[in-house]
Parts: sequence; structure tokens; C-alpha cells
Amino acid sequence: MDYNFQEIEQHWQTEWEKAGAYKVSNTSSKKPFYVLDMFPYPSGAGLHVGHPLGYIASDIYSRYKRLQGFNVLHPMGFDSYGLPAEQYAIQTGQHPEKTTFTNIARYVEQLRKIGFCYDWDREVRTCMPDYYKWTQWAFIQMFNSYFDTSLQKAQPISRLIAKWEAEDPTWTTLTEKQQQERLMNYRIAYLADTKVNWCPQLGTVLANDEVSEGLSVRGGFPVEQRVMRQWCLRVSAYAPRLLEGLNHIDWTESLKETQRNWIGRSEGAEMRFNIKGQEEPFTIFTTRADTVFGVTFMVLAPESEYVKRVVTEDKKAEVEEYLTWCKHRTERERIADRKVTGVFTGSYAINPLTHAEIPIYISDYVLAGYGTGAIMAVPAHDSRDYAFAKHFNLPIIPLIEGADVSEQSFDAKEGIMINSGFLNGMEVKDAIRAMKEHITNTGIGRVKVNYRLRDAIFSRQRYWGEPFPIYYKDGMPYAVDEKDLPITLPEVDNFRPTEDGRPPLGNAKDWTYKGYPLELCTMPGFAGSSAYFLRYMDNHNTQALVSKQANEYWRQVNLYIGGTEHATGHLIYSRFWNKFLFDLGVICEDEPFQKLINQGMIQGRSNFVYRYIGEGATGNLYISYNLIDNPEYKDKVQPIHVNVNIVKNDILDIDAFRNWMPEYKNAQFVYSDGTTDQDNPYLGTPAEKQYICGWAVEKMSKSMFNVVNPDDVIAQYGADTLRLYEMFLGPLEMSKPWDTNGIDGVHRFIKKLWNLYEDINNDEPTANELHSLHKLIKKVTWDIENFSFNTSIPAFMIAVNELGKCHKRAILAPIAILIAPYAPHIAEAMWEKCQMVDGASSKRTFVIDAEWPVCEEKYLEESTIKYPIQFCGKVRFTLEMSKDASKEEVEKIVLADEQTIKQLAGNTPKRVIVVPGKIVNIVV
RNA sequence: GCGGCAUUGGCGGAAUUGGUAGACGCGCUAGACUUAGGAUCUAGUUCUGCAAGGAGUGAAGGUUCGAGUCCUUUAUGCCGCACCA
Repeated sequence: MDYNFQEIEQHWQTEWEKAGAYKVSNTSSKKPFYVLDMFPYPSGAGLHVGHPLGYIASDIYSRYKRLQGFNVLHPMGFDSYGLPAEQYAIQTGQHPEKTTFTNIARYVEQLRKIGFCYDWDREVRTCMPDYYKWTQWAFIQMFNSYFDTSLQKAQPISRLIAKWEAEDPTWTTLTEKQQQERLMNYRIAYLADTKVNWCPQLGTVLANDEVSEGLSVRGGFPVEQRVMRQWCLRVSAYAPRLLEGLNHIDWTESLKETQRNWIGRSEGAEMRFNIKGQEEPFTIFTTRADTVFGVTFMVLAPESEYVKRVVTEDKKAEVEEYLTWCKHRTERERIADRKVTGVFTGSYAINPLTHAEIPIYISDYVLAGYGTGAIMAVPAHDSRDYAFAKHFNLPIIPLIEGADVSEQSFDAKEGIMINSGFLNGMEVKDAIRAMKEHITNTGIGRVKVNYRLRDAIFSRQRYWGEPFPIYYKDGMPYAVDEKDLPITLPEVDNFRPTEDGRPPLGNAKDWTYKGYPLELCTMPGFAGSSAYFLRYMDNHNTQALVSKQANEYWRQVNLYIGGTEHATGHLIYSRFWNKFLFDLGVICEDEPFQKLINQGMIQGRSNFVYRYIGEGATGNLYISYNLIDNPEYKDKVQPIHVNVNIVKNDILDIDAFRNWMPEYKNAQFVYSDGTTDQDNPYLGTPAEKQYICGWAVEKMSKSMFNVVNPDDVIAQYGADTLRLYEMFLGPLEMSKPWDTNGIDGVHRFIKKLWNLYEDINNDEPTANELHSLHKLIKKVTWDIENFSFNTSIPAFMIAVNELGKCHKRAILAPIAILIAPYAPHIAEAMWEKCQMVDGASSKRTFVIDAEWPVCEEKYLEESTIKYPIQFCGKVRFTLEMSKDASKEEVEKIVLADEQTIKQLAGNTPKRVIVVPGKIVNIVV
């Protein structure tokens, strides 16, 4: 019988749905296992063939775990608030909810066709009130909490109030507004004036991870710095725990390293420098306390609080001018143009060790947001200070023996100290330690750990996001009552900001709570994705984000598969969010994702035709790729993207090309053999006449005509072939181009496999057949355990070849189970055929209810063992022995064969080594 | 600049513990079957050589009886971070 994949796949997808085969219960005696995909943002373009790569991998693992007897939670949902739907709404007036739901429907349909084992009852959508109720709820908890630095965990803000009431007599004298303002400095979700990334084109602020090189990640629009009053999350308070937690989770080293970089811990010291003629000192942060003797000037960030204090009257105008200039420089300009700029403040600081007077400058190479926004400059040993010193002609004092600082600074942290008072003669490392001790003892400063991680800016001046559960009274924010959640997103008739520049929610009618105005901003994209993994555990719960019982059963995500692009966004925020909920006692695990795998990207593989543009060109002649380097065409052709769906194995479908676009209707070709259409009035058959296309690996995108839709692949080959082929492409974690050239091979294999399930009998399997089967069991089990999915497929192919015409149920039934994770539809059909042998009951049982077969080593042992023998690494021959032979017997024969070895080698062997297995050294 | 990862035939890639490198697939070559084939089947396919043989996992060293695998140096590519003091 032919392999009718369409019928098989449709049939079993319906059966699964009817039976609720993938429904997962929160109460089971089975061991729980939680496999999670990063849920997608449903874009208008639908899924392309690259998106399901990770989903297929996680599906394989889920199905495998299920067959191993685990209760597997494997849900899917949609990150459905976001900019594209809103941009589309602004352009068309279409409500973003409508486009979002349409897109989701398309995604669900596409995912369903691939045959994933999702429990759709657990679907979440971040834009639904029953979901974002809990996003808002979490926000209120953050608003009502502060971070206790000594306990290193979040605590209810009421404790802080109680403490102040008891211990701080000034507290009760404050007005309510003053009290609220003071509390705002402690809340985990707080309102503050901060310098933000403002994107005028998008009309909103963006988080640091949403900006790259001064451009917005979404859309690539310029981003400028602005001070605005924004909601922030005190993520930085969790920096030590976010860093430490990385040691206990099973993520790739590169991803952990990315997060470590982003958190940016640096150990150093804070030191106070006195200002000449002033009482109050100012504080700087340095990691090179050892270099204090080489400080020849100080630099403040333009935005620094200290600037006001140190500018002298005569320098005021000059400084003002510089500050204004800085303000108007965008982040992008700053990065692009790194020439030295700065201005002298007129004031001098006193070096606390040398007591020298050193000038204080302002320059934008010092960042306000890091450390204290002020530095001590050591030009000899810091390249940025060096450039500044050269530009302003400031002294450069070398502090390390043998360091030549006439041309450039010596930045390395090694060498022997000189010119450094009591540090002279020490190694740099010791000097740092000694100086830290010195400044601590003398009270000049203290040891300090600094983090680069900043608080997350949490307001977006947009419509399509979660409303804040916050209202304003007397200009101060208050959280709405939890029982009034969710605060649902209001309808507006215009998705743009209001005339007077307020966010779009300013267009809503009656946007108030108990008569007070509600917050007009909405939450950013990462709000909804920060705890979705918890909601899947208990998504219908109306009383809590997740019940204690459900959370204690599932605990945490055991396997998370997703792209590496979320390394510094979602994967930091959700860890933070999770730790916060852990502090609250809402959940029982500190880290959300135990193991994380980054699937590689699937790039597009573009195809090109080569239009002739040389002498006498009509613009209508296309040269086959293999000819374009010929002298007559070289540099006279122009590559043009051609739709990859009308190219197969780099051979162009001529008719399809002529019909593709009107401009190609009369296209003429120079074929691979050099002939043209004129030479072949009858238009040769495709076998004889081939037009070969060039190719390149590029991002998969519409404009390159290289997008491959999984629906098309499924229509042509079936979902099982798609699933197998995506895995077969290469290691999961590697990026690779989508190349349809190999898909036929995989499809052929499935057909061969299917043919084995014809006329199944109950005969006893032979030793060889059992050997093939158990080899396969061992291999496939190992592969899945180790996420090496690509190597299982060859193993199946080999097994099918070895089994040839074997139709025995005892062999075929286990193979149906083994392939079920990879190709679930055909596995069901194969399983069913195995159940119906000998007129046995036609009762349908699912392969997913079967048990994963166990490899029995006894079938793997061969009757003989081959020992390849190496002599002095030169001569090899094979010694075939009974498998029962003892080590001594092997040695005996090897020794007996010494004559042969000698003959072959021509001299006395020093050693004979027998492989495989244990090394047997025989020294003669 | 700092950090991480990679580099194996014409191509994608195997080699799991240091033990016969190139599994499996694509492509290619030859043959069979066919009115035909973008179908199917069989055989071959790292390079070099008529052959015996020799060479061979980016490059150069090292450890080892034995290295794609471990160590050192280096080159190239990809990714992350970056006036972070």
C-alpha cells in the first residue's frame, strides 16, 4: 500500500483530538516533567519553516518522556501584546485585537498540522484579561514590596513602614505625599525620573535590551536619551542572585556568559576625593585602587550631580555650552564619533594619597549611570584617560616598571609597581589588595562591588499592552484593590498619542478608578512573558496565578527550548520575576528554567538567476550559473533573486519561472550545456536542458524570495517528513540554512519504513534482526537523552536497510514506538498495523500509551569480536576471535602471531596493541 | 579590546569513553527496469596513483603505543558585550 501521508496525518490528528490524547492532569502518580517552548509572538507573516525547529525538538523530547512514563506538561501559548499589531492598527485603524486573533488562528492551524502534542486546554494569551490579571497582580506585589539588602530578598513594604513608625520619629511628621515619595525610593516597582531611551518614531521608551547601537531593535529607528518619569523595576537589586543562580542551572556556557556580561559584576573600591575649598568630598568608583598615585585629573559625567558643585563662575558659560552640546548628541552619534571632548570645571580635587591638586573635568566618556558617574583618571594605565590626557596636555605618570607610556597606555593588570609610595615593588594584584586595605583603614573609601545591570524601565507610551493597576491621587500613584483586577484595556477610537502628547490611553473615555485617573502608560512586551511558564501550570485558576498544589507538583521548567536572542531580555526578566515571586512564597523554585537549549536559526537559502547585461542585452536572457565565469559572460551578468519554491535542487523550473512574474514571461535561457532556446526549437526536455541557479545563505525574508512555508512542505511531503528533515539538517544548536535538496532522501526513507509494515507476521525474529533492533533502541535512546536528534535518523535508515524485508511484529512494533517522537503520525499507523496481526482485535490503541522499549545488551553481543591489531602504529590486520575468548587467549594468539607481525613489519615488535575494548599491551 | 563557540570530502554532517575517520543523506558516475520520468532498484563515490601503496580532520608544535577528540601557539569565521573606570 502506498504511503498516503495526507490521510494518515489527518486521521491521527483527529483521533488525538477526539480522545484528548495530550490532556495533562495536575494530579498524577507519575513523575512530572515540564517541557517548554518560548511562546511566539503571532506575526502577520505566519510561521516559516525556521520557526518550528525548536518546537519539533521539544515535541520529540516530550513524547519520549511520555513514553518513558512521565506526566509531561508541554503547553503552547501566544505572546500577543506587542508593537507590530499596534503599528498595523495605527496604519489601518484595525483593532490590534482583531489582527492578533486572526494571526493566532493561523499559527494554531499551522502548529496543529505539524502534529505537536500540546495540551491546547492550557493555552495562554498574554492579551486576555484572565491572563493579564496576574501580570497586573504581580506588578501590585512589586509595588508593595521592597528589597531588603541584608536578607537579600523582597519583603512587604508594610514592614518598612512599621519599622520607620517605630524607629524614625520624623516619619509621622511627614505628610502622606512625603511618605509616599520616601517609599518610592524602596518599592521594587517604582516611579522615577530616569534617563530613558526614547524612540520618537515609535513614540515610546524602550528598555536597554530593546536598543542596539542607538537604534530600536524593532524597526531600526533612532533612539535618543531623555529624562522622563517612568515606572521601573528594581532588577538591579537582584543582580547578585541573578549572577549566583547561573551556577546552579544547566544552560550553555555561552548563554550564561552573555548574562554574566550583562549583569557585569566588577569588584573595586569607592573612594572619596576632597574638593579644594569645599567641605563635602565626592565619591568615585575604581577597580584599580592601586593606581591612585598616578591620578592626574578627575572626570565627571555631564549628567553628574557633582557638576553643579564644582563649576566655578568663570567657567560656567563654557560648561553650559558643553552640557547643552552633550544633551543634543544622540547615543548613536556618541558611539560613532569617539573623538575626545570635554571641559575644565575650574575646580581642583585633592589626591588623598599624594595630596596633589588635580583638575576636575567634565566629559561624556564617563557615564552617569555606572558607578558614581565620576572617575579618577589614570592616564598611564587606562586608554580612555590616556587619550583625554594627551588631548588636554595633562601629565601622565607611569606606575608599572618597564611600562612605556610614551605612545599608549599600559592597561594590563600585571607588573611591579613604581612611583607609588608604599606600594612600590609590589605585584599589581597585591597592590590592589594593599590599597583597598589602606583606604578602608584610613577611611578614605571602602571596598565596593558594582553591577552594570540597570533597573528595567517598565512604562510604554503605547496602547496595545497591559494597563497598569495604578491610579493617581494627589499626584502620587496608588495600587488598585486586588479584588478589582483585572483593569481591562479600554476601547479607544484612536491608537495614536493624544493631541497634547499623552499616551494613547489618554483617548479612552472614563479611564478612572474610584474617580481617580488611571495610569496612561501600558506595560512593555516582557511583562506578559515573564511568568507565563507558571500560568501554564494552572491556567484556569481564577483565585491565584498558580495554586500551591499545581506549583509544587510541576515546580519548574525542566527543559526550555528557544532562541538565543532573548539572552539579555526575557531570560533575565523572567528569572528576576520568578525570584521575586519566590521571595513572596508564591512559588517553590528560585530559578524558572532548569535546563535551557538554544536552537540555532534556520537561515534562508536564496536562489539566483543571472540576467545578461553585456553587449546587445535585451534584458531577457538568463545565463546558467555554471557558465557565468566564462569569458563571454564574466562580469556581464546581474544576479536576481528567484523564488526558491520554483527551484528544485538548484534547477530552475522554466515554465514556473515564465509564469512567476509578467517581466519573465518571454525569458530566454542559456542552459547548462551552453545551448539556447534558439538552438532547440522544440524546447528540450528538462532532463536534457537544465538551467542551474546560483545560491547564497541569507536571512529568510520575503524580499529575498527564500521563505519556505511549512504548510507547503507538509502538503508535498507530510508533517512527519518535515519533522524528520528539520532534525536531520544538523545539530539543534547550530544555525543552518534551509536546504530542500535533501528532503527527498528523508521522504524515501519513510516510504521504505512504511513498506515494512505490509503483511506483518508473528514469526520469531532472528539473532540478526534482534541485533539491529536493539542497536537502534540503544542509539535512539542515547540520542534523545542527549538532544542529538539529528543522528537518530541515520540510525533508523540503517535499521530499515538491515531489516530489508523483515515483516515480523516482534521487531516492527518496538520500531513504531522508537520513531513515535520524531514522526508521530506514521508511528500511530504503524502501531495500529502491528496490533491487527492475525486478525487480532482492531481495537485502536495509541502508540503514545506504549512503553519505551528497553535495550537488552545480550542481543548486541556479536558471536565474534574483531581485533584490529596495530604494530608500532604501522601494520594493521584483523584478528577475529570468539566473543567468549578471554584476555589471556587473545594475548596468546597475538603472541603466536608474532612471526606474521615480524614478517609484515620486518623488525622486532616493541609492542602490540589490540583494539577495540581494553588496551592489551604486549611488550616483546 | 574582553568573553563564548566553531573549522572534517563537491555539499549538510557522523565518529557518544583517546582506539579501523568520512556513518547517513544530498549530489555525482555507471548499470537495470521503463513509451517516458523530477519514479524505483543495484553498484561506485576523501584525495592521489594503472596498481601495490601513499597522504589526509584550518595551520604549526606537544603528550600518547595510538589524537578529529587532550595540551600550547596561531589563522579564519560566527555570536555576545563594550568609552562599564
